[in-house]
Amino acid sequence: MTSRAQKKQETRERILSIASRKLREEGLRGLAIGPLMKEAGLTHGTFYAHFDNGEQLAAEAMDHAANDNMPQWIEHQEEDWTTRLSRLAAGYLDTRHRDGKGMGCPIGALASEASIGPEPLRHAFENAVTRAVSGIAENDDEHTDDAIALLALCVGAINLSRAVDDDNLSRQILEACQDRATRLSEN
Amino acid sequence: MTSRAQKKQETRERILSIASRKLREEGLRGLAIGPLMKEAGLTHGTFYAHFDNGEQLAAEAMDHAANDNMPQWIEHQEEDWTTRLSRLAAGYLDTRHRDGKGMGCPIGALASEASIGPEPLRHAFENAVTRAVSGIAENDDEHTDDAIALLALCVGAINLSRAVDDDNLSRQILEACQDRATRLSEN
DNA sequence: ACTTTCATATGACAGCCATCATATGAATTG
DNA sequence: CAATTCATATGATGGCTGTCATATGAAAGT
Repeated sequence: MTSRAQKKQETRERILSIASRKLREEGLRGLAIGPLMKEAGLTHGTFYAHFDNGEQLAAEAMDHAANDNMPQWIEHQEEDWTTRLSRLAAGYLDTRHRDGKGMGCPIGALASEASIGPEPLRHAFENAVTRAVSGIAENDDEHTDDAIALLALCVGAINLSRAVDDDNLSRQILEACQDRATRLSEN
Repeated sequence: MTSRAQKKQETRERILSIASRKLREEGLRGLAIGPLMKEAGLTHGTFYAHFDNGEQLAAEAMDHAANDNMPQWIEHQEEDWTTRLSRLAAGYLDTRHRDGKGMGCPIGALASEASIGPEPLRHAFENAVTRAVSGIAENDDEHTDDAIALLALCVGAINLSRAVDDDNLSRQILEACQDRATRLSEN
């Protein structure tokens, strides 16, 4: 690999890294090419040396965010199923995650924008959802529906907690949903 | 009331009605003033005879959507609490609601956009959330946290089901979450 | 050293958007 | 019927955006 090709690869990676943060922080509006490239220290026209267009960027930024963020949640641990549900909810429904949107879960960040976004983004989003579900359930069919419900509860809760200005209400949302995560599984 | 004032009032109402549908169908992007006014049969400049600016429109459209949509969910019925949870989830997590976004719940429609939207919209959204919670719980403090969790579960699930192209997965999401709604309440 | 390649820069274009100053013409008022 | 009000229309301004054609200059290859 020549150093020029390496440099281009690194630049592309830098763009994607910034894009994946902006996508999570500001939604699809955050992927405007001018400001994005400026933040990467490049001029806007250069964008098209790295990506076909803005839609492709959105899809790749979604993938990048999912790869960056998901492993931390779904790591395997020795624990029974309800403990796992509870542990996952506690990590996700936390004020650090609520406030660190740019480094957080992209499924939560794009919950309502995904379905109205361009097709490549929708595809990447669906991919992330299926990976999250099977990661939570650890590919156990008996746990799949519980995993789906946990994901839905967490995604709904983190968004409500972010949208609300009243900090007491915001914390109450996180805590109420965290408490109820274990109940999703029938004992 | 003169007929001119009446006509203006009606026009304003017509704009708001269209805006509240577009907001739910297309998110904040759907509130672009040109296309909106065209759909109302008016020219774009006329907008400013009715609203101060686009941000005010967003907030009023959110209110309009909430007033239009919420009463149907939270109506009082003779039923015990778990039955109520189950009934509400069944109505919300339905393919008709999934596919009828423009007439659906604005909290779901704007879940991830609300927190990055302009302040007046955020305020209207928070208002809708608190009204929804107390409407579900029927102002019973003992039920408030369950109501919050139900709302979060429903909002998360409807968004996941809308974002996913695979119809089987989409239905599985709705059904899994509907099944688990009653479990949110401790028995 | 000389040529070629190519990562990035420059600058232009067209489209869309929010906002506003001003115009028009019909309904209301006296 | 004349004067005025005002709901809506027109048209302009300026900013932001995506995309692309072209330029530049340094590294790579010979």
